[in-house]
Amino acid sequence: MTQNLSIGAVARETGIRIPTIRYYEQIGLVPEPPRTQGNRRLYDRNTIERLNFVRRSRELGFDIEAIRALLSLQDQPETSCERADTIATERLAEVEKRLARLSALKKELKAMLAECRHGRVAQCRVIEALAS
Amino acid sequence: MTQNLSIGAVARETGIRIPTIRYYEQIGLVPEPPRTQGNRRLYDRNTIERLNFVRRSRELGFDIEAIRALLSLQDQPETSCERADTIATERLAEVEKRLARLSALKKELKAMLAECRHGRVAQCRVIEALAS
DNA sequence: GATAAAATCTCTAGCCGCTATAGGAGCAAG
DNA sequence: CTTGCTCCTATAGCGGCTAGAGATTTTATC
Repeated sequence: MTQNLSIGAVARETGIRIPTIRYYEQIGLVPEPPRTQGNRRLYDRNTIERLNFVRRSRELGFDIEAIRALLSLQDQPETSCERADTIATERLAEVEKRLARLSALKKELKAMLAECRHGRVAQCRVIEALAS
Repeated sequence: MTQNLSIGAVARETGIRIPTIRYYEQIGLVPEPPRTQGNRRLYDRNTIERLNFVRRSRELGFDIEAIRALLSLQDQPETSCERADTIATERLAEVEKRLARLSALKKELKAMLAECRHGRVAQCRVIEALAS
């Protein structure tokens, strides 16, 4: 179970950069691993899975505090998963908000660009739209 | 033309916070305004319009460097607007990329949540999806 | 004119989630 | 034994602000 991987091996396996792994340790997302005599970190499977959990959560855009909460839920498997549901639902709401905002932006940018006649700046609709 | 507004008045009119206005001055997006005898900034219409330009550009998600470029184009009305077009087109591409990413996220979050049976964490699909 | 309150000033530090750099030490292969 | 790779700590920087401290100036009220 304790495969004793170096931080570099963990980085390759999880897709998380070495300094980021150390950063996650520093902020307490993952535990401080034991060290070799030469002071190098030695990771076991548990920490790698934890790091993968963090990576996937980050990919879904959860912020560190949310991930901290999700991890602590994972550590208490007998509690209700209501809290996890709430966190994910909140994230979904954020994503939907940003989606709405971004598609409005897209529309505006497209409109701006569609009107550009590629002449001089003086008549440029892009600049004009921003200045208006 | 020189209406001599205080920074507070400018903030109210442009919707940009006072520290942000000073920040924009510091990074050279807007010129250093003249001061009163008591060292307070005095703004004219030109700077207000420039600030509005900045605000609208930020709302569309242009970063400061892009805005710097757009402003300098605006200052040279006789040049070609090709560069402005390019900047806006690049921004549009970014927006479309993020839109795609966000809708993928939305899908994943929804799928995760749809499977949640609201039981204990041990069986929670949300946690499981992140851990898998 | 005194004084209280509001607005503004400068300067510095903090936010998030990393990333980069410097300067060193450990370790495996030739 | 040396070369070159990995790893260590510590600190600073990114973008785009925001918050706070502590001083000064202006405005409003008496």
